[in-house]
Amino acid sequence: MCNKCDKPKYYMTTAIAYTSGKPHIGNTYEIVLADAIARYKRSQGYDVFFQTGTDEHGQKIELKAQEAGITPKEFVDNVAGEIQRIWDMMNTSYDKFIRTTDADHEKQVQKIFKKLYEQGDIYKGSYEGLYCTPCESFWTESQLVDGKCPDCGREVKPAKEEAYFFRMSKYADRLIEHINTHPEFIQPVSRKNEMMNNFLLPGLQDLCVSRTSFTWGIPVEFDPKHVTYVWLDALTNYITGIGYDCDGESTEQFKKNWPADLHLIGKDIIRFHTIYWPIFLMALDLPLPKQIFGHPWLLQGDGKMSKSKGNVLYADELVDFFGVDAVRYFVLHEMPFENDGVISWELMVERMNSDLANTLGNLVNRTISMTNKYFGGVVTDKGVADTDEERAVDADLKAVVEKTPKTVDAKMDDLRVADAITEIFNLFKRCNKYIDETMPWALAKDEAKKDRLETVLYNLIASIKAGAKLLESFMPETSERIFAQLGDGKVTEKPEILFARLDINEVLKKVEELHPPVAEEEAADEGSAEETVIDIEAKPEITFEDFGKMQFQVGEIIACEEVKKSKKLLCSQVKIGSQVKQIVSGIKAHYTAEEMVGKKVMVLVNLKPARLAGVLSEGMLLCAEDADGNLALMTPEKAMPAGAEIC
RNA sequence: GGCGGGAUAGCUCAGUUGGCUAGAGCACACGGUUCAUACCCGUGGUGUCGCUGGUUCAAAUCCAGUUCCCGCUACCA
Repeated sequence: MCNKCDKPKYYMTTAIAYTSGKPHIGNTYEIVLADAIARYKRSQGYDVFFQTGTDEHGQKIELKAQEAGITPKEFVDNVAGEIQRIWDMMNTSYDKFIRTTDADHEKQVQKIFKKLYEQGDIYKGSYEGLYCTPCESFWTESQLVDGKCPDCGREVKPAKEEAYFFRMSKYADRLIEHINTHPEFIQPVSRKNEMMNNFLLPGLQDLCVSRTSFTWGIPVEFDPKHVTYVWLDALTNYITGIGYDCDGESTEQFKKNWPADLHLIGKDIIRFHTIYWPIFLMALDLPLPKQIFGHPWLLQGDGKMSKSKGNVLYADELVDFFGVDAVRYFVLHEMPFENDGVISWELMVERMNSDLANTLGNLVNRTISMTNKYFGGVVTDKGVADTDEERAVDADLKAVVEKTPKTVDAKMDDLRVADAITEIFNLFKRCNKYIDETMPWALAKDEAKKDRLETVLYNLIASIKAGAKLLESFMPETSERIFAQLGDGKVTEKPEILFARLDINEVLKKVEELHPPVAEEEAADEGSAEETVIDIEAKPEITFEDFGKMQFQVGEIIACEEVKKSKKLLCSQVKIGSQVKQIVSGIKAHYTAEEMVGKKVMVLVNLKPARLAGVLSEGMLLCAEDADGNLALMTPEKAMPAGAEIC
């Protein structure tokens, strides 16, 4: 509760966008969804604080800046500016845009890190736990068998690469208890089971919270070769942004707003927000946020986005075609509560035409037109309804107008934003029906019905205004335009078209001009060459001797079958020289067993055999992997016999 | 492999604690209307409610089994 204005406070956040590049339509969806909720809560009288921002540290950004020949700070300044520009273009009403490079945030993260270290929640350990030298493998404690390597049973010892870890298990029981006693904490509820069954109940592993492999991050104050790794840096924005101080000097704003009422995030980062974040807060002795909603995604209609199809969608491009409010309407309306939504040019045009142009735009237009034609633009409430029938239609219209705010309220309370919008459009549809029921053009022919006609138009305008009022949170500009056109006492003489109907073929034609389809291979080349450069975690340097230990050869796959009981594994018989090895690979999602046969591939031959899903594997097929996890087998560029050495 | 969710009209989906002839929107067809952005309003259809069995006076709804799809997770040598 705000002590100055006695409105209940409502603190909500979006995830902070990573500044490695231009935000995609999914990020844009999130900010629009958050904005609709924020505006709605404000309209209900809540004292809303709505925070969004950018996550600006990490190795990827460090490398991208290096490529661009600028400093990381310059790089993130550019991208953060671009993100903010798009947020503003979408007319979102955030109160604070936090950047993780903000000085006060950085300072506070350092203090938090130190405090957690001093109280024993963070400890210095080694990355990926324990190392088995002969197996060249890292293991976590939970993976060990009798404290020894699960593969070979030999001793393991701590690896060289040091890092700081957060002791998650200490707080796990409290978190389980909290989740069980607060069913509204994780939304949608189906996600709660996933977190419980996959992470909490089997036992939490400690989380690595520092890195030494790059420098673009917040240094650990007492051990500056380490920088804070993403989650402790990023998640804490929710408290530092409103003035948290772990020495007890938090601002009034923090005291008023924390705990957050809602963290709105994508379903991909639910784990971090429902497990690690609450545990960090427990360690800081702060109350937990009231609700975390992991929204689904907007996906491309006809399969994945691809340059070759020319169907990639960007928020600003959509806005160029349809306007801000139409795009807001689309993303809010098309996104169900629990499942992924679909977006495509065709669907956009369909919604634009049937809902925005036909139902709403035309309604406003015809109403204004009649008001001008029959009454010179001015109508007052004559309160005339002579027959039972007239009284019945008026009453029914009124009932819908009065009921809609309540149903919208109920939907919004459950964060069912798409359903809330549908309710508002049902009101507009009811208005269209009212026109047909009352037939103003017929009333206009009878001078004796003049007052009834005026009453009808008055009711209509009042109802549309009621709908426009409700629309304010979702389509603020449209709401304003409707009010401006309906006026206060006199409607406008020349109504502007609110939403123009579009021809799908013309739109598609323009889209094609904008994004000429490119051949599949060209697109792939382009993609790998400039757009999707991939940076991976740097491994320690090895000697030539280390390299010499590995035996690579060309292998020919002579047979291949699926490994039953596994979703990802294929088992291949690979001819290497005169011998045949059995190799299991996790590539079922990318190659069928049939297409594997006959391929010549690069094989790591002298890898210690292991059992995968119970099947013996005597080597490794080498693949390249892109950012989406797509795999491509490495094959010789010219014909080579099976067994040829790769060196 | 573990856990969870889903399968309903051509398409996208609603169907609350089992109960009136199983619904909405879109699309399609026909009819009405002309104030309006060729718009609006009305009417209409086939659904073995994934499959099989069970409980019940009554099952889309509950139970068991089964097939397929999806999510998270593990295996990815």
